[in-house]
Amino acid sequence: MDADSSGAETLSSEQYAALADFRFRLRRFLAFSEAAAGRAGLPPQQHQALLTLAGHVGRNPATVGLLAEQLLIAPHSAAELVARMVEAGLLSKTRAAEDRRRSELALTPRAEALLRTLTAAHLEELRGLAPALAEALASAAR
Amino acid sequence: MDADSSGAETLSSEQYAALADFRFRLRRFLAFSEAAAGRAGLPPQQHQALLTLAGHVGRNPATVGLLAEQLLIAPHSAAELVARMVEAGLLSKTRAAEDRRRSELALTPRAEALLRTLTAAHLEELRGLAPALAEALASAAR
DNA sequence: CCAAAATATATCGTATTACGATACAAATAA
DNA sequence: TTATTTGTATCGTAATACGATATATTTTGG
Repeated sequence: MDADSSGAETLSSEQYAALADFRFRLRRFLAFSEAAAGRAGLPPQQHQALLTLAGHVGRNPATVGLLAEQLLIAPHSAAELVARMVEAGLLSKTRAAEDRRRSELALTPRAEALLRTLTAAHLEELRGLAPALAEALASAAR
Repeated sequence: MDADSSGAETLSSEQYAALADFRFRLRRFLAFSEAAAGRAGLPPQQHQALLTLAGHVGRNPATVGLLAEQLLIAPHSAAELVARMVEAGLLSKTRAAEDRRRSELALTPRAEALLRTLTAAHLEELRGLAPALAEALASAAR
């Protein structure tokens, strides 16, 4: 059997360092994102919700359940998030005609404007970070 | 002046979709990570703290301040995190001889074992996710 | 060298937010 | 139709980083 079939894998300190570096860069990107959202007056998760809805491509309109699926949160957590966002004037919620359990979600004009600015800033930031981030990823996954 | 110097940038729905896709993949990796840490009995932030300390390469030992810097949290939040981890038997904390304000941190054997397993799982997962993640990144940053 | 400033860590109350447990309504299956 | 599944919603709770603040130690300016 292998030297390493015991579950006690041998890892070099370079491997720890590579993974730590990748996570650090990820953290910095996420921190940039949260700060940018914050400057726009949005909690990070609300920003992600807007991006998810705007980036949703299917023919059928977005719902609370879709948001839960994409944000990896429980449906009832998505319902709470949506409630906060409707309250804040970022989303409109309409009962779907053909299935009245569903709530169809749409960005308000204000949300669209906020997201446009935020997304532009994110794409620009990503263009700057992408090379190093990709390198760190490749290095860790090597 | 340009068509786009107003601050109201024009963004295609493909751009929103690309950024949303990148964030979704990031989210899934982070969810994997949190779940793996959870199975090992670690809150995600404690896992990141261990990885940061293990991945720290400098000659000088790691301190609370270093952890704050790398985790992008306030020093006093790092102090709280470290207190919880010492309490949980994951870290040892020693007053530095040459500067008695500093606390030098070290993983306990138990923490080292947990981190070894977690890191191996993460590196393997990353190897699987890296191609699609890199592609999504490139696509968004394009 | 000494007072003042800077650095490193620590404590406590608070706010945010996702979750568990639970509920109800609407649609679909048996 | 009754039972089950699906979609959304409510409420109390837990976890954790923060703000404000504090203490100890080291460094610096005069």
